[in-house]
Amino acid sequence: MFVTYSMEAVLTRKEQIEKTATALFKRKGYTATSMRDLANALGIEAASIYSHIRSKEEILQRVCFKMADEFFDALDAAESMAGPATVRLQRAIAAHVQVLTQNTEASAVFLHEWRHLSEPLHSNFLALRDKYEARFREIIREGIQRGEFSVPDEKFAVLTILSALNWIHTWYKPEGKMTPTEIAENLSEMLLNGLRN
Amino acid sequence: MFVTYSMEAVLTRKEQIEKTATALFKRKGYTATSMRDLANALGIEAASIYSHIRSKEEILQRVCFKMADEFFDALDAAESMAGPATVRLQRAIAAHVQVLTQNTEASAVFLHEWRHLSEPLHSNFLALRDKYEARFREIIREGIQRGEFSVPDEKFAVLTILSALNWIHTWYKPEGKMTPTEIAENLSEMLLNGLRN
DNA sequence: TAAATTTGCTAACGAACGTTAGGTTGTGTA
DNA sequence: TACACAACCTAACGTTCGTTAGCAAATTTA
Repeated sequence: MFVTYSMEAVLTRKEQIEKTATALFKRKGYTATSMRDLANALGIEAASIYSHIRSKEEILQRVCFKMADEFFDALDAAESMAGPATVRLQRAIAAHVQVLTQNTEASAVFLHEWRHLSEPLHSNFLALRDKYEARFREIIREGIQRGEFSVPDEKFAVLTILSALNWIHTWYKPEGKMTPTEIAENLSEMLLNGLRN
Repeated sequence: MFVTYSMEAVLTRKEQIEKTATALFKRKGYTATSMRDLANALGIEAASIYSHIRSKEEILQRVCFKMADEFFDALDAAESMAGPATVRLQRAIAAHVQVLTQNTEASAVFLHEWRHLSEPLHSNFLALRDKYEARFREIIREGIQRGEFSVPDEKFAVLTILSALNWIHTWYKPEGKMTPTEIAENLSEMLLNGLRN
């Protein structure tokens, strides 16, 4: 059914639609992207999209929850090895950065467009996000207990760390001078040891 | 014309509209907020709003550029005194946090909704933002030259610092346990000296 | 008291929106 | 060769959108 001789991954039509939609959602936002915009980017009519998806929100839902899965999977892998909190935090940061840089468009949707999900998806999503942040809080808490870290409030620390990381998708380009690994290392260095010489 | 016995600032009708709109823009986004939503929040009809403003975009424009002014004014005041880069960065961070916490709703609009401005406002806004970031880059550059800071890339450092700060508007509440000053101090401490004990 | 201004209303406009119904075409499978 | 199905079409639906026109009432100013 699918025959290709290029190196590119073979996408089903539905995946193509999702990918194109994700790019538009990042550039213009979910609400400001019309189905006619999406159709135009795909080179077809708006009505034709409904042969492949049920609704506009279905696209948003799939992108948001797929990315949530990716962040959790990466974090699971990062936390699979034991070690001091400092190292675990470095690994968690590196995992987060890897997912962010691997797909900046889906990341942007994941970070900013989820709020247009209707209930109960909206609540489900927020619950997942909180679970994810809790994993980071747990690392920070352990680091404080073991005397590795010195922060006034672990929730505050986690929000600051994640917000420092979550800006990457706005400027990262694969052809840039820093690789995702280098970005993660620099961020870990800044967040753990600070700017100070 | 305006007589009031309360402590609240007296707002013109236009300012009331802007304030209400700003709250909605933060909660639902500019595009997802209709003029009828705004009218409903004000207790009037949508058409009545046009006695006070020219268009929906005028509101967005005013909020975005007013906040830009506030950020620049605060940074001007913070940089009016000389000193080592470390201290100047601390002051600049404190100024930025003050503006963010003083008006979290307008800050959210400033940070996220500006992209819905049409040309040439869109370009003007981006130019202002870049000018603002350049002021921070200058501080970092000096800090590196004087040996106060040790970072691989000043642009990278500034983006990381600002993105760490710009998340505040999502969780800050005036009745919370940290004052804006304490938040600024904790953030300066984290960014300058890191998490490490 | 008269004039000007502010603030709001109802009714309606044309455009854009997400989506559905029903039909056509081409392609891989039985 | 017949059939199923994926992919896309045209046409249209009911709704919502930002905005305008024209008017009425209240309030402030002269």
